[in-house]
Amino acid sequence: MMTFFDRVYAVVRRIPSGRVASYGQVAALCEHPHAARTVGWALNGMPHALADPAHPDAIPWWRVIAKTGHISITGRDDAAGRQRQLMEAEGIAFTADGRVDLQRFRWQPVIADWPLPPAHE
DNA sequence: GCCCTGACTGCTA
DNA sequence: TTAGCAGCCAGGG
Repeated sequence: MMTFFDRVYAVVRRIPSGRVASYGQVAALCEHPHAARTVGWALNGMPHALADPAHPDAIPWWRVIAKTGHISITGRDDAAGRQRQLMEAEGIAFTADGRVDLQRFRWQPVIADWPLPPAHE
């Protein structure tokens, strides 16, 4: 059964390095435009191993930010700081007020070759 | 099966 | 322009 979470992970995995997507964008690609919060929750609950950038099948959760361009992690430790580091390492620049310029770095998926699995199953 | 939570959004004041 | 607030959806208790 392909759960909503699985779909979220599938979408996030397609975000290329050096690009970012908003929670709402990911939700929309999962065919649930209003489930942005659920996307955040899905990322929060993903398998620990897949959250590690060093993992071969890691889910690039750090490429997902709020629509306004700011990092909205509320997790314990300095998750937000790590997210910023990971993004900067990929060449994503931050503005003076600590936000990402979505005009420049927003991921624009090519729907034509969108291999997202079907909604049901 | 109901109620609560959450890494969001868009609208209103 | 900034701050609040209600709506949104899926999973866990």
